[in-house]
Amino acid sequence: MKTIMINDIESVIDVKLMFALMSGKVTNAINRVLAKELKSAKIEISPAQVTVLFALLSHDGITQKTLADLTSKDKPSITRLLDNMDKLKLVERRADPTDRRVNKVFLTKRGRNMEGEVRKAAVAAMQSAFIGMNEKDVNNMMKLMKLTFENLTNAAPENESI
Amino acid sequence: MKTIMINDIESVIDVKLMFALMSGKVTNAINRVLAKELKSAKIEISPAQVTVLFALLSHDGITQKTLADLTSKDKPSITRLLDNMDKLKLVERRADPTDRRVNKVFLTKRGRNMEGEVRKAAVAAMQSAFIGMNEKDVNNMMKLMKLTFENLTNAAPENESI
DNA sequence: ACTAAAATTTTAGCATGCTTTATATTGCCT
DNA sequence: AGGCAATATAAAGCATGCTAAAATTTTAGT
Repeated sequence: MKTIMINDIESVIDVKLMFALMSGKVTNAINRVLAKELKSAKIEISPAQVTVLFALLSHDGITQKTLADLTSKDKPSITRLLDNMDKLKLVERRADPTDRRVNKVFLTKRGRNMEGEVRKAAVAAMQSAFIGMNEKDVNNMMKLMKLTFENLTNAAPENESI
Repeated sequence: MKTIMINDIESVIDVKLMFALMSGKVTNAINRVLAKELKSAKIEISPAQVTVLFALLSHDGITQKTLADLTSKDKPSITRLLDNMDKLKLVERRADPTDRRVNKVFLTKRGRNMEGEVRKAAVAAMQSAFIGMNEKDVNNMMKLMKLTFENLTNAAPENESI
């Protein structure tokens, strides 16, 4: 049996690159597992749409631009995500009466009611993710990831967070 | 000025979900910054292709299946990535004489020669990423990310790593 | 040796992340 | 007021990650 250690790749690259590659692998793994979990629970929502759902749960009625900043996605992605979520009757766009350029985005009742089952599926998907770590490890990793994100976005001023 | 703290979202969700969302944000940020860095250095290669390049630098001649496992991508993505990298003359596929189902993938000289400048661009892209952390923090985060990845992939046996 | 199952790659089709460009609206500046 | 830059959204087009299904080849079981 061929046995190639994933670590073999790392011999060629330094920690900064290693982290960049690993971050992508973790994200892809999460998306795969979450998509599978949602599908098997018959919940019609994609991982990308889940990020929008959770942003709106705490910020209902924000503009698409603000939603893009909050989720760290670009505006065209938000436009299409909302198109798809609109078709699924999860969100609706309402024109801002004071500024006609702007759409305000609201969850529908159906969207809001989805929170519980989506959260359950997501927690199930991540159930095994932290095996072998204690709570302090997980919180520490979260804190460092957040700092990494802020460092990367602050270094690119045109994509500033709000 | 409107000021919305990114942390506001977190009030609604638990650490598992928070991590899933944050991982996606970090990965997107890395891809954005890296793509920009490569473009400004006039290096014609995408972030996804960089992962293939580094895998092949340490494992030249592996099959597409092995490459998919190493990079944690699926086989159709590898097929298309290699199509594009072939057009750019970065890789070539050679038929395996002992198993005609299989392609072995090799870097071209041009691909191999790209290592230095790609590595430089990637390090530049990640330059600011770890500001405010010491080496121990970074190594610790890497170790935890690796463990997270392994936990997630081992939980889904059909996507096993090799 | 034959047939069925498994493995490898490809193709087709969808959603998403990106850039660039277009459109509409607002706000500023004189 | 007029004109111009800035802002918000959308549209078009490319690359990539996914699933499902097809095509080819190999392996296994009898």
